[in-house]
Amino acid sequence: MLTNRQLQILQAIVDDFIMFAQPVGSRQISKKQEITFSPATIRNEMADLEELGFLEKTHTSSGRVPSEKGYRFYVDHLLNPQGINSRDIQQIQSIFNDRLVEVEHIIRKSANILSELTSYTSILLGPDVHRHLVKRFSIVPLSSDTAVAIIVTNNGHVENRMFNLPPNFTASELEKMVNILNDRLVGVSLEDIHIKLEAEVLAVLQQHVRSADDFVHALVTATMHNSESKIYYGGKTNMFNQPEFHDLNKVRMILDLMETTSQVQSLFHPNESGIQIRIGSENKQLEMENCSVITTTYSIGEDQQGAIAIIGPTRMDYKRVVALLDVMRMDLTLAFTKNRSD
Amino acid sequence: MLTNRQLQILQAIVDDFIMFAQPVGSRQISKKQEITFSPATIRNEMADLEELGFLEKTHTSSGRVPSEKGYRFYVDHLLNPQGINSRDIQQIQSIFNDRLVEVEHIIRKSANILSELTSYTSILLGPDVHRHLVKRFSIVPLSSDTAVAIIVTNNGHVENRMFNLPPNFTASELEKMVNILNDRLVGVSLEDIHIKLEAEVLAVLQQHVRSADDFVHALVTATMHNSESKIYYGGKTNMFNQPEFHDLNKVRMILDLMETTSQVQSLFHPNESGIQIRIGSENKQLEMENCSVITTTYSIGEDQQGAIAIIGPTRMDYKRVVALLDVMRMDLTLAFTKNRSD
DNA sequence: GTTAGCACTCAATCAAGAGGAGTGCTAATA
DNA sequence: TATTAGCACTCCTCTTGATTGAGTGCTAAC
Repeated sequence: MLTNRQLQILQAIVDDFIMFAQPVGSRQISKKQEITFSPATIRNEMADLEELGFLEKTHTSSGRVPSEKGYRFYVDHLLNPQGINSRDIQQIQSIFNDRLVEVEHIIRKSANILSELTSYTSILLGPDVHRHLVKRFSIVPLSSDTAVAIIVTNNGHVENRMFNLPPNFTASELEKMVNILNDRLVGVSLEDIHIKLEAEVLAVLQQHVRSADDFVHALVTATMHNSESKIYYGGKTNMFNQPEFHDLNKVRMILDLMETTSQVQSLFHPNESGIQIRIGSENKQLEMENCSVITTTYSIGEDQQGAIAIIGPTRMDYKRVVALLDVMRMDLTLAFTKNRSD
Repeated sequence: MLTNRQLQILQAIVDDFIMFAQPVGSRQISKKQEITFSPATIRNEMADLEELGFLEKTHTSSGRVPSEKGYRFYVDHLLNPQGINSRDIQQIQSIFNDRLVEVEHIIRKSANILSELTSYTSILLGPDVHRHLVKRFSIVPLSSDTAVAIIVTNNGHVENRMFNLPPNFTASELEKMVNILNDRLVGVSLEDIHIKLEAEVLAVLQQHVRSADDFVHALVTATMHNSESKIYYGGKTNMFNQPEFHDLNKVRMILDLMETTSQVQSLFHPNESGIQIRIGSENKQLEMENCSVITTTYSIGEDQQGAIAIIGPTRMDYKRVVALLDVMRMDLTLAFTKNRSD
């Protein structure tokens, strides 16, 4: 168990390092207002804290730097939540100023503002389309041999896909098909659509229209392929500002990771609630060993969920980011649930 | 006018520098097979070429480097077109292997393969949605007070937008509205829709339904906002490989530029035909002073157009990129025009 | 007209030395 | 006994100067 003085010193060191990105020396700490003891005392305590694994040295005679364990302790025990100033709040509120209800628009704007306010990179996951339910199914013929299939979900999301019509397909055949599909698919979730299609609908369709399997196949691949939640980025190049990323290779690895949907998805932990913080190697991705990722989720309507992530160096301003994310998740949840009566 | 020998030497220098990214010395050149004269002779010629502005020195006793004027001369006069090898052709063909007709999918894949084959960054512009014509207009109510408006175009593109319904809006009112809109809007191009809406449709709608102006307004902003062609990227971080971009600031400026739609759009010159090459400061963007941009266009259907850009250092392998783009534009044009009978 | 030879320039690399920030330890102090 | 002043020591960083090597320009010979 750490003494009070050790806590104070650890906090001062982490705070200082977060601010200036330079190894922190005993003299530097002793000059702070809240610190009343001499550099020598501080050096003794620092040696102890290092032995306990909370601090590290970059070389024998350098100042101290927080270790991952140090950051972890800091966020777990020393992170007294802090309000954010009214200018920031105002800026967040500005997202909702124009009365547009368009989900996509709001999320995009949120991503930008979050990256601006934090000066880190933000990633927002849109609603999880998987679980939307089919509201209406329709087909619009474009020419004699092509048409567009359109699925509207209960949340107003629209999926569409072009496909080829069999030769000489008549308008009445088309109508029949649309009717069958609406009868069977309305109320089914997008993630279940392909099951339903293959298990039930295919057989029925085959009795009434030609080349039903081609069509069903096209529809199945369309809905299966396109079912991940959309990803929005803000401040992709913000990390260039951080001194720890003055190394081209690191930046490149992270930027490449962000181009890979599956990698980005795995940054999130949708099942945990509240705000999660992963520090350095606590992230599964090797590319992220110098980064911390702070994530949280927000609600869209009754049963949908989106997620937010902020990516920064391990020397991230945890206090501020956590506070901002907290405001953001609340505001987004509020905005997306009030005007909706599905 | 340059002598034959000067041409030969200029070409050798540019080729060598493109390959090795190092200032080229007279000895280096003299060792090439096609060069038969001594280093001293080459030095004399190089001094002349420098005086003419085709070459530059990085310092008094360094080898020579092509100037922008040198590159320009090279691409204009020394770029004997070169075939590309069959492995490359095969890889390009692989884009069209799966029989998917989905335009978006093909373009996305093309962007990736182009960046792989060139090891530069590729940008592809999708079809210009502006000029699509409305094929069908429909509205799907989601709840008592929200609905989705959907526009399908003659090319199978789908635009959609959520909007609020006035209280107690009846199904018959909705039907009437959809009918009016279909009567008036089918055949109108997306870029003209807002004119038509405000000039004609609004008045008619006002006679039949409540709060028509709200609705029309929502529709106008929706179609005006969303009307740029979609942009696809390949190999965004490829430039990290180039020694001239080992400078964080340069990379950052270019990456930032690529996040700004308007900036990206202005890289293209859709009115010129064939293949355009902009070298260094020939680009209007300040961020691009170390880059060359090679662009071309391809056709989608009868009247649609897409565009391709490759961004690399001024020391770009012009020969190869030009050859690849030529194949690409032809293949894309072919793929997008054969199976379509709009 | 071409080329060999030579003096010259300049970037890049390396070693040595000075300066400075910071530590750990010891002895003095409260 | 806990704290602190003092001092020797470590190691990074910056500067300086010397060395090396690639490459040039010029001149004189071929």
